[in-house]
Amino acid sequence: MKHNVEELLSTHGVKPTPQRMVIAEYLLSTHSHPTADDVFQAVKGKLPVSLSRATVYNTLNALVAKGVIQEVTTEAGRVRYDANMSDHHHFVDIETGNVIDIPAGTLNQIKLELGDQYKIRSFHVTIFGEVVGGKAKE
Amino acid sequence: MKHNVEELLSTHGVKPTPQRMVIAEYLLSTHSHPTADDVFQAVKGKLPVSLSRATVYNTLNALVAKGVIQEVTTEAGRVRYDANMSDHHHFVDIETGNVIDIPAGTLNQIKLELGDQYKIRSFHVTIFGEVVGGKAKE
DNA sequence: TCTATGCTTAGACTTATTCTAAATACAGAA
DNA sequence: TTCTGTATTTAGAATAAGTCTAAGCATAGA
Repeated sequence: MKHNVEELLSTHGVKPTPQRMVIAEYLLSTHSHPTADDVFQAVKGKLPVSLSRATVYNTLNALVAKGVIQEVTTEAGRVRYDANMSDHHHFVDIETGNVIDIPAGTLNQIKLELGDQYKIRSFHVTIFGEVVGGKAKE
Repeated sequence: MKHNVEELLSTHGVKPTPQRMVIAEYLLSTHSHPTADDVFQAVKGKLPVSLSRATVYNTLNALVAKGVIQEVTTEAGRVRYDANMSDHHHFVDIETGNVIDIPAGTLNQIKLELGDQYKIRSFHVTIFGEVVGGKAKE
């Protein structure tokens, strides 16, 4: 399906400029959990004008702040971005480093109980392992 | 209890130099999940000689590689260190940023089943929320 | 004591990200 | 349509975290 990126941005309070559109389009088109530089490289040729890294960072930060995308951290110190905002967790292939989305419902049982002292707002499971046999779709 | 840091390092194949000892001692003494710079600041006065940041990074990397400590990521892009190597997860206080260890046994049910395609090596749960009432011991 | 190896140091370097100042785009008022 | 203010984008400078380098030390074993 084709995403209506312009509307997606507008409804989240982000003015849809050409730069923001191509960045958001790219993020929606991939499951590869790109870094900021990956985004810059993928997108820089797609505009009639030159694209500044500052714009990429500004846009990514704005999209995160408005809840259009989220940050994902799998390796220490590297920030990746994910336009999949459904309830899900991440599986990291320890051989390739690929990051695969795991729908929350797929994890049989996750019940977190910590007593009254802790009010849980959200949680995230990062799973490390290997993908066996036929390549898991990325 | 007093840790025998020298022995801890030796048994993990890390030669216990004075620099490595004070760094490991500091990590074992705190539950604050310090960053590399936190470690540098905390430790730099404790030696008769000056301490280089390079030594702090070298030491932290060596301790991680040898399994004496582990890296923890809670905020995107920040690496923290944790000398608690028991099976546990992390609770991030979204108001203060404090990171609290949660023993694995405390989380009632965590059963991850992903089918044959994924071989799970390990997993980690990061919980975000607020600590209510009496301060949780840090 | 000599020597080889490994450790530490200061500072240079790299990489990721943010900041700055100037130019541009554009919506709404006149 | 023109004016004007605000937001956006740009290039490059600045900052921050971490790594690399070359030289000097420390030390274990011959």
